[in-house]
Amino acid sequence: MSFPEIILEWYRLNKRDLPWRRTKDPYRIWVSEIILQQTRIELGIDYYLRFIRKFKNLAELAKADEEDVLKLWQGLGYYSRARNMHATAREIVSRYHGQFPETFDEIRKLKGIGEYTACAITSLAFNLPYPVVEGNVLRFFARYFGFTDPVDTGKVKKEIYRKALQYLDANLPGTYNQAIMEFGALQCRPGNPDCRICPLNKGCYAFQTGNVDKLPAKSKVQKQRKRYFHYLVFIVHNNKRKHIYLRKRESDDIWKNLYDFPLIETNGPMAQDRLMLTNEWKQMVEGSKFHFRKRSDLYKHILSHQIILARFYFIDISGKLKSPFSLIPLKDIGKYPVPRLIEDFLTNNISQNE
DNA sequence: AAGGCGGGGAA
DNA sequence: TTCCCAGCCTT
Repeated sequence: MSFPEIILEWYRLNKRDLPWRRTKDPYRIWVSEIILQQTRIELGIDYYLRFIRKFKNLAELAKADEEDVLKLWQGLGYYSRARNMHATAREIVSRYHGQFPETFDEIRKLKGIGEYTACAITSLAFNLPYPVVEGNVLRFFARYFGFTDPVDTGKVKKEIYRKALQYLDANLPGTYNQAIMEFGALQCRPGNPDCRICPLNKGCYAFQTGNVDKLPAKSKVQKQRKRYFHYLVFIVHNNKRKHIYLRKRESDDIWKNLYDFPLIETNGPMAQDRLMLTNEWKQMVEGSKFHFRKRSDLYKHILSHQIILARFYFIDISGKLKSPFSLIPLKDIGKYPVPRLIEDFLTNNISQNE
């Protein structure tokens, strides 16, 4: 049997029952592919089910507010995916009358859809012969065919794309693509794969040369940067209900278009007395009466490229803060999309029915 | 080509 | 701790 036949047979016996494998609806395929970018299947399943339950089709997504899309995305990370999906839904409504485009070139041009996702949608939804090349496929090809150069370069990715196209089963591109990704995820997994039971170990470069744990090679070493966040949690008591100030993060930074609190960021750790002497602090509370109540412990929030060291300052205030901040009833805070860090803080410190 | 963009789970 | 996940966009 040829290698694609072995993969297909392995897939028939070992595939998981995943919700997006039960549909040919390009909208649902698209949603699943975006959610799964840099995201584990097990984590993505619940988000996918909730997403298609709330936005049942492309038209519903297009007419939703971006904020509601982000709220559904909360906790999943890489929020540009949600922003781009929402924008793309509207683009498809206006440019394609709400009909999902069916050619590779049209799909590839859509915001948030790169080379991999365009291949995935065209093959899975429309059964067109485009090979998927993502993490699983790169790993499998690097090991099986012995691509020893780093796979996170354009050069090797192109070589593997060519190889993938060569072996693609043009009769069953959708099934074949699913199969090879599933094989990479389950059999040719990143750590400690069980090569003894692998149906392809005979022809596998890495297995035969004892390099399974060295492939695929990676070149990029991403380093983390430390950031120091001082969140000012202004509570307003002069109404019947407590209110709180939020800010929408609109700059090109982490968590774009999500909400957090008025923030002072410093280059290093800073004690409270020094913080209250900074210009940022003075401008923030200028013209209002405030009373510092307490300070939270240090929160260490780890992203793949940043380490956020955050502290929350509880401050009672009367009078108004200036415009970039919006005053909202504390009981409504759950409606706003917030980063995981803020979500964690809220569950620890704020009871929603105050 | 390189860097930014989240968060979680497994070893 | 380290790795890496059905990647994409901007510079």
